[in-house]
Amino acid sequence: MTTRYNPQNTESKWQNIWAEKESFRAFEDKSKPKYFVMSMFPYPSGRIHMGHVRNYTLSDVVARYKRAQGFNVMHPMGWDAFGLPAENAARDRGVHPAKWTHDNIDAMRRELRSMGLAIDWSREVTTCDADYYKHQQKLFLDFLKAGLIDRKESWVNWDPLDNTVLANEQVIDGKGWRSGAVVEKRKLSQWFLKITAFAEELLAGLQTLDRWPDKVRLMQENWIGKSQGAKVTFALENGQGAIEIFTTRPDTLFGASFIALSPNHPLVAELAAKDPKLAEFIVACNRIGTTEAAIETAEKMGYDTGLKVAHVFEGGKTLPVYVANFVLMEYGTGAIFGCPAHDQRDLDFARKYHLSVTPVVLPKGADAAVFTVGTEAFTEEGTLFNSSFLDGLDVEEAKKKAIVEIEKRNAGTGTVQYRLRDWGVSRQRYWGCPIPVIHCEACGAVPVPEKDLPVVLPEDVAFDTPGNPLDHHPTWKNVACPQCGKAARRETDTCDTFVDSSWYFARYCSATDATQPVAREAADYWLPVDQYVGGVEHAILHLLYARFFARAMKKTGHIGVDEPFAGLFTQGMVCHESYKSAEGAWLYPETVQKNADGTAFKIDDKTPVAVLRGDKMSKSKCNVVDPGRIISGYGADTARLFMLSDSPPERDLEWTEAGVEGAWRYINRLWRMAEDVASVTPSAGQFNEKAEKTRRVIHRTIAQISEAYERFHFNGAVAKIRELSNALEDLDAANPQESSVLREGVETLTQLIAPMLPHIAEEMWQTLGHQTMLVETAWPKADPALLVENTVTIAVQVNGKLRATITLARDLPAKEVEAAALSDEGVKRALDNKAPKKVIVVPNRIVNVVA
RNA sequence: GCGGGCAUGACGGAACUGGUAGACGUACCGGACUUAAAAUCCGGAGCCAGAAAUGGCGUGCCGGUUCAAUUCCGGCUGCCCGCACCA
Repeated sequence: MTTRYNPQNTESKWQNIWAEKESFRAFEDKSKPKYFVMSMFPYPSGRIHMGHVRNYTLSDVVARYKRAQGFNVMHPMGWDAFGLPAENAARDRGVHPAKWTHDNIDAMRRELRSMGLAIDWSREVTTCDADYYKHQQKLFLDFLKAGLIDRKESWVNWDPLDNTVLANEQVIDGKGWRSGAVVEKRKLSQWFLKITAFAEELLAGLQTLDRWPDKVRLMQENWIGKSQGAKVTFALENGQGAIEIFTTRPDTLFGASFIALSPNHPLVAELAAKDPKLAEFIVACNRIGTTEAAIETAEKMGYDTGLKVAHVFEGGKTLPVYVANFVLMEYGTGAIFGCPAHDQRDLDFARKYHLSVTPVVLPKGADAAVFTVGTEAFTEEGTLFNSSFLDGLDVEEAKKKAIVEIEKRNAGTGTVQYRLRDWGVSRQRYWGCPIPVIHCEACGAVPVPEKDLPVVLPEDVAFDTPGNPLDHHPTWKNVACPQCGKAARRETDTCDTFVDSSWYFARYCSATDATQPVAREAADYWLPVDQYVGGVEHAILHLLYARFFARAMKKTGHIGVDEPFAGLFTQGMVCHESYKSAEGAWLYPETVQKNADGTAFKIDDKTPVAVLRGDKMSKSKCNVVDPGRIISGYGADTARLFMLSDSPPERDLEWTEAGVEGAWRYINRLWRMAEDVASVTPSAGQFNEKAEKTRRVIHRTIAQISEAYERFHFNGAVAKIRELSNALEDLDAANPQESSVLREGVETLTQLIAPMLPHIAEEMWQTLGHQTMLVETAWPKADPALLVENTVTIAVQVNGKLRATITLARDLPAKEVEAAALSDEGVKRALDNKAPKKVIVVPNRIVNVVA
């Protein structure tokens, strides 16, 4: 009678129907509350991986659930399609980047469609297409006009392998985030997006993001790195100018024993011109890499310039001026004053160069007469001493007073400093969005007139010579200056690909508008994104850039919101155990078979295999499972169910074959239930006790599942769903007192699983005799009357230890509950005839007898 | 070094604002069906003792608050993540 569930046929059937009916097409409809949910769009590598499956399953559950709840949902998808791999493919295999990328997109789109995602494909964006980057160029021009873009010469991170500049955020442990090559320092002219102009706003805005993980907000806060301090100017003793330093500890000025300049400080360059030894020292400093290891081991190196400055507070006192390798030009003013007694790094430096160490902050309870600093600087709270007018103040008071005194002497000012630096976006690559600027000898950097947009990438490029193919192109860069008409040269740098992904969320709102980046009315309707789902690895880079873009786009009138993403969810990674052969080679899971005891062997030659604990799926360890294989074997619903059931979505998930099998078994169980119940004719009338109880379970489950979906507790939702299945299977379809509850239960179950398992739910719904599609059906409502139990099970403890459970009517007076508890045999035994000293009754929950 | 997080059966994990620890699943054990296997169905199980009733112990370790602690506080240990010469 029952037929075997065929996921391949069923899934493609419903995917086709949804596509034909454009079920997930979103329109602006002001009569309904909107809900904009999106996942981080993928780089089109050509194949989806399990991380994608997890990410898109999560946003899809939200999209489908919100839709059923009556929201007007937009759930779009796109492609982060610019980037170096396409150029590498062009170089290695002779395919043009555009072709390579579009072929990959086509393949990945097919795979994503097989997942059954409720996506509005009419809003698909592809960042490498001119119909996308044209608008990005417009944004660039608008930002330029608004003063949000700068061109400046600066020290940059140079990736020698990818031959390009990297942003600070893209340097991980001193290496390129993509190539892994050790990054060098170079001085180049670059375009910068002035993200620092919004430093304070980006920091303050974090407070409003109450639906973001605290962890991500904290990471951004630290990255922006606000410090309160002072800029202080020390006059050079020779009368030839002054040195401005930044400090967060103006309270310790009386403990100053030296000034240290960055090797890249302008004054140092000046001095080096006349001092070959200093020039040599600078070269030595810049040679040391920026890797963790290099910094860790690099010794504090200083070079005494022989210059002296006058102390701002103490007349007659002078401080020597050093050049020190640990002072960064990029932070503050590139110059510091050293107070060795209260800063470990300054202390190390002072000891090495035999400079004075004067403590000015006295630890609580220490004796001023004998307190000295040895090898460890004192960096904690205390009371100021040896500090003239600051004596007796605590650190906070002294900071304030010192700033007042500095300002009074016109020697500086209180100031706020951010660690955040402007975002260098110039990349010396071909496969990126061309920067719409023309360099003219006479007019300088001239923006490309809007009528000439887009600046399109030339197609005939060669990738065989290292460096920037646009630079090598014979004609593309030669244009007339838009201002004076003389021969000029196009900007040959392209944008960092993080620019592309910084505004795609807004483009989705009016994805096909050819005239402007964003149609304001559409943006005002859809933005901000209500729920964004993606990996934590973008906690700083992408998410900070997008927040900057939102502000810049607001300032230039493109959108009306500051914060792009009202809600953020960061999912965990997908892991798998890895296998190593006796020879030490990594093995793919499908070539390995496991024994019952956890050991494993190679399927082909039966040799033993070492099983290593789960780690992030990666091709290099071969511990990957191809989603395509799982979907074509078990169906997308099985893959989705397993993704959701075993671990909370924010945590890492261990992919196991056994887990998938379990999910598959449950899919089949659901199918059998639907088929069995479809033939049951429900009879109206009396419910027996079991049926009555099950009805309560059904309605309680509706409430629980709804809450679980709201809170991203998808693993909990799966557990509750399975509990409901277990309860329903206890009912007897042949018993007229139970059959209609059974039917109600299976129908409700079908609706509840739909956001997670859309294909089988739709098929079950049809099998149960419904004419309309489940995707068009409203979310079930729990009957409040059935959510309240009339009896409760109360735990009875004696001295905090559970001794009995008693079942009583709900909301019984405390006296009666107490009496019932004390008359229980188990409680009596535990009391051992002793009189209770005190009885605590928590209504409908617990009784604790203190003996 | 600085900042943050986590620690629960064999395993993944559950437990709302302190109130019956171990839901749900995986693996395992026993049984039914089958010529047999798979699938399916029924049952078992935190650990220790006991035939059982039952008792003791138990949420990384030590201590505290409380009638009551996986949950709150203090101190350790271990693992994970972010930042890192940021003045």
